[in-house]
Amino acid sequence: MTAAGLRERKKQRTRCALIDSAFALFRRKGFDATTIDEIAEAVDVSPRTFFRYFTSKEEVALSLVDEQLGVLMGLLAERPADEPVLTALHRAAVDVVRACESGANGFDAEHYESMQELLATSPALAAHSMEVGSARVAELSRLIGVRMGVDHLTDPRPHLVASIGICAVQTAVNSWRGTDGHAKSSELVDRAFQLITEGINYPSVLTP
Amino acid sequence: MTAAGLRERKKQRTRCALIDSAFALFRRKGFDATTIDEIAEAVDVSPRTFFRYFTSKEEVALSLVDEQLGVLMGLLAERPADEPVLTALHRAAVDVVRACESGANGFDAEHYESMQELLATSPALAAHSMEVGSARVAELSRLIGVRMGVDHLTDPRPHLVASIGICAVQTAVNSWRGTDGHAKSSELVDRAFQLITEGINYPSVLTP
DNA sequence: GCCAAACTGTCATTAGCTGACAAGTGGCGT
DNA sequence: ACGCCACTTGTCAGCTAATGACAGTTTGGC
Repeated sequence: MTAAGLRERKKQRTRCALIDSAFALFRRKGFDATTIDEIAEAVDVSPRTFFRYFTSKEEVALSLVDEQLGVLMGLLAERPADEPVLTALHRAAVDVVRACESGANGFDAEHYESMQELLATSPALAAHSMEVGSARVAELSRLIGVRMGVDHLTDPRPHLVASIGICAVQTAVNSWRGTDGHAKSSELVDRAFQLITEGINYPSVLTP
Repeated sequence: MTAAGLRERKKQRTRCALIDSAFALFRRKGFDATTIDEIAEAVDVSPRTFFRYFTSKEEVALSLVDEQLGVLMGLLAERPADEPVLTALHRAAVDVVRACESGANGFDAEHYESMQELLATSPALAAHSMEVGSARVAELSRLIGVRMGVDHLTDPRPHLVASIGICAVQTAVNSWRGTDGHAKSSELVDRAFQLITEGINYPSVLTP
C-alpha cells in the first residue's frame, strides 16, 4: 500500500512493535503484572514514548477490539439494504470474527487468541473493552438508525438493536470461556445471534 | 434493625460518611477531578482508611449500582414462578428503579440522581459499572437458569436473557441522557423492556 | 545545506493503590 | 476493674500509571 514517508513507516513500525511486545508480555505474565516500562524496554523506547502511541495500558490490549468494531461497521454498511437489521448485523459480526480467526483483513489470529484469553482472565480489561464498545455504540446505532429509517437520537430502537448485538457477542465470549477455549468463537457468535433471532420469531425460545 | 456492637455501628457510619462526601464532591467537581485525599479529608480519616472500605475510587461511586443489582435479584426471586422470564425481569427492574427514584427500600433518591449524572458524563465510570454488572451477571443468569429450568453453565440462553435485560437498562440510561435529565428513568426502563417484549412477539418492531 | 516540523528522551510531578508496622479502641472473660 | 485479644486506624514507604515541560535529534521540503 502506502510507502509515504520514512517517518510515517517508522512510526507504524514502533506502533506494531509496541503492540507485539505488549501482547507477548501479557500472554506470559498476565495483564496486571506487566508494566509499561517492560513493554517500552522490550521495544527500546522510553516509557514516555509509549504514551505518545497509546493513552493507557488498556488501549494497547484493546486496539484490536476497536479495529474489530471499525471493520464491523464497514461490513454492515455494505450489506444489502433490504436485509432485516438483525440479520445484517448477524452476518457482519460473524464475518468479522471469522476474519480474526483466519487472519484475514489484516487481522492477526494469534493476537486475537491472546485477547480472548486476556478478556476472560482480566475483568478490569473486560470493563475497558466495554468503554471502547460504548464509544462505538453511538456510531453503530446511527448506522442502524439509517437502515431502519428512523432517527437514532429520538428513537431508542437503534440503540437497543446495537446493544443487543453486542450482547450476543458477549454471550459468545462467555460461552467460549465455558469450553476452556477449544471452540470456534465465530460459531458461538453465530449461535448467539441465532438464538436472538429465533427468540424474536418464536418467543418460546427465550421467554419461558 | 441491628444495633449489634459499637464498633460495627462506627464502621457503618464512616462508610456512609465516605459515600456521602464522595457523592457531594463528585457532584460539585466531577468524578475525575475529585481525589481520594479530598474524600478522606472531608470525613476526617486517612486516605489509607478509604481503601479499607473501598478498593477503588470507582467502587464508591458504584456501590449503589451493586446494591441495585442485589435488590433486583431479590425481587426477581420473589416473582411468581409461572411468569415468563422476561416479564419477571421487566417488572423487577422497573420496581428497583422506582424504589431508587422514590427513596424506598433504603435507597437514597439524591444519590441516585447524582449517579445518573455521573454515568452520563464519565465514560470511565460507565465502563466500570459494566464491570460491576458483569460480576453480577453470572449470578443473575444462574437465577434465570433456574427459572427457565435449564443449566446456566451449558445453556447460553440464561446468560443471553440476563444481558439483554441489562441492555434494556443501558438503553434507558442512554435515552435519559438524550432528554437532558428531565424524564423519569423508571418509565424509560419500562419502555425499553416493552420494546424488547414487543420485538419478540411482533418481530417487525425490531427487525426491519 | 538549512529551517521548520515532527519525534523522542529526560526530568519532575500528581494520583491511585498496596504492604508493613505501630498505636489506639472496643469486646469479653476473669 | 483489670487485662488480654482482636479489630480498626494512622503513618510511612514505595510502586505503577499518567501527564506536562523542556531540550535534543531526526526527517522532509526548499
